[in-house]
Amino acid sequence: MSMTIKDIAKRAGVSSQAVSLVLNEKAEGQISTANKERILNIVRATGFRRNINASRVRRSCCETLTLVIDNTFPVCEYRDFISPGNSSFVIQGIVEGALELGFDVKIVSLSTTDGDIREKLLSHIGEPYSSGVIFNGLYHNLELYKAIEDCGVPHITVKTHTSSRHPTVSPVVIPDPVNAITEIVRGLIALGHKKIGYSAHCGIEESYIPQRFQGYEQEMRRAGLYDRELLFIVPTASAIRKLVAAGDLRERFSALLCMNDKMAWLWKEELEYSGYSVPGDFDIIGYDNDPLFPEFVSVDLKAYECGKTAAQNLIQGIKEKLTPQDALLEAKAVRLDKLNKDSCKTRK
Amino acid sequence: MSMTIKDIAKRAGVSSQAVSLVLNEKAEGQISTANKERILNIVRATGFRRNINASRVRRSCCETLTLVIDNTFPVCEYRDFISPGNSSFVIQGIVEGALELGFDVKIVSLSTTDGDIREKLLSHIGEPYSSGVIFNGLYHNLELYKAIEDCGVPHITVKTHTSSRHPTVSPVVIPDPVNAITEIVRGLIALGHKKIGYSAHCGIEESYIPQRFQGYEQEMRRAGLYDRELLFIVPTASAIRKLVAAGDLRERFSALLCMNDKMAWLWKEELEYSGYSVPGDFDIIGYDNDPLFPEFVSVDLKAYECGKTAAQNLIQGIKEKLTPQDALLEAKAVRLDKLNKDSCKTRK
DNA sequence: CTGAAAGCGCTTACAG
DNA sequence: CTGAAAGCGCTTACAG
Repeated sequence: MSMTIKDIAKRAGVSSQAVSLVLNEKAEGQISTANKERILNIVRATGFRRNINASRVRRSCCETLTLVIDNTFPVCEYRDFISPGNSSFVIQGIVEGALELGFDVKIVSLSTTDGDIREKLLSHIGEPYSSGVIFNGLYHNLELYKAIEDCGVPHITVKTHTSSRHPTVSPVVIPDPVNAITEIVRGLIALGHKKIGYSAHCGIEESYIPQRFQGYEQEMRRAGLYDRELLFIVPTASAIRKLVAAGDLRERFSALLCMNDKMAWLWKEELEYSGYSVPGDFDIIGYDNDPLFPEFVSVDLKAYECGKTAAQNLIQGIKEKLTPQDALLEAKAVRLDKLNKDSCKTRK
Repeated sequence: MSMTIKDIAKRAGVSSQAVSLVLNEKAEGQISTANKERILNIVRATGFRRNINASRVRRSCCETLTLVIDNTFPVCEYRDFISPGNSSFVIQGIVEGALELGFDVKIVSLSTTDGDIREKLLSHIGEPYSSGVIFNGLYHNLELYKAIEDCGVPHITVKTHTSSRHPTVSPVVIPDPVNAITEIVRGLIALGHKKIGYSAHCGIEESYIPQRFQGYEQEMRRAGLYDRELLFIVPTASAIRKLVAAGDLRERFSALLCMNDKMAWLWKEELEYSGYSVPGDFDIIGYDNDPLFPEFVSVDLKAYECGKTAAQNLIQGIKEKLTPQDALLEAKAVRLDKLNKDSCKTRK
């Protein structure tokens, strides 16, 4: 029913081996240019695609990654600040990175901590079912993570941030936001800001996300501007509301780095509701470069690139039979041109 | 390197054909029980898994679905009400439905409307690359959808809601929330509520999501309680705030059906901030059964089941060489026991 | 009930 | 530069 390389060969008047060589770009010095052209023309005209499964069987490989999607929902005490945001870009990067290297990406999802599912998953891991595993997430289902690690199957994890509440895993691909945040803080200081606040959903000590804070703290200390009074712990949207309602905010800060864009948005809404202008009275800085909130100076975590790098490093590891390499990808400050001169001028 | 059925056969002292028959559960009346047991024991002991690619090549099939993930981000004027919610459950259902029938699920993602990507995607669709396509979403990238439809590849779409702003596609799997909403409205009426409001992010005429409103309107009309004054159009969180700040809410409604759980949450927050109690003064009803907001009476859209049914119907269509069947899955009212007697009593 | 043979579509030495 | 042969791991008639 489906076409095969034999059909192509017949039409081109060559052997099927010639077609195979041409399709695999191994024709160099083996097939005459005339034959090669003829074959390629027929392939193009018919839209022929070789049977990839047969090719993989013959080459004794499976060229397939398994993407483990963790549905285990974390307890979300900070649900006001969650956004679907750019989470799908990691997957996109993984898929495109794999595709470029001839690998497919299969999905396995994990909802329960069900023993059956663990079994089912493990049975789909390792050759000839899959050559390696990508974990996308923090990773919540640690028991399963360990089980796969113990299998000895090559694997890699992609995260968009470290978390002090989740274990450090390796190999891992993760963005490094420190330089981006440093750049933003320097920009604010250069504009004359002195009271640059930091807003997070929980205390920095127990924070999920210590990385985001690092660049801020370093740079503020360097400038002699660091002050614990500048930390605003807001576990919920209504905590922001209470702070704003309490008044005297203009004495407390003129710029504010937020844990993410969604939090920046809630601050902005609240401040504007109370009659402040943003920007104007305050510079509100986001984090994540969330497509839903494109109005803020923010930090792009390179989710797509992280996914792509993870796929590439994993595949390289599979090919060289080595542990895949870790990668730290530099995050990027975005929309720095929106830093506002007015928001600290009003205070002079 | 990897084990094959020949290795198993050798150990069991039988031919490789016998192993194949046993593994495919076609041993009935062909292999002696003794041999079958011996083979199965060795398979279990070694954890052997047959090479699925080889099996598929021999059987001339590919048993692989392609899941198209649409990253095309819609313009989100209603971003205050977006939640990552239960979006991943559809994928989980697809994967598990496919797995049970021996199919794998590959991912292809689509970020751009890039011509190259269209080409790349199309080249990965259709035997021998994939037997069918599942679209998950509304579907935003219509041009691509059409291209795949034109290919003649079997396909199916899963949505968790209809949308008057997006075209109707077929075949499709989609939940039907009308009965669930009817049940909730009846429950509220039975408790004595008369002013049952409906809150949406835009007017019902132009609504994205007409289905959610249907059951409400029908049942309210039936009870002679329908009134346009009971419709609250709140495009943003701050619109809710203004309504609550305007006061007199207890005269306007005693229960409120919201477009989704996130919106219910914002109403609750706002009402409580203004000194009302929820429940108590108001019954606030959600929609989506969003795991982030488990406190509301809500409508479970059966996302997992929708995904699973889509995979099953698509695979059935592939096997029978027919267009996959549409499916309408009944959504379910959840936590009805939380409907509150007090919220309308206070008004008597 | 069992084994030997043919074949799925492809790739890779190897002889001409 | 080209073709015939062997083989990846599996499945499926077919003869005993």
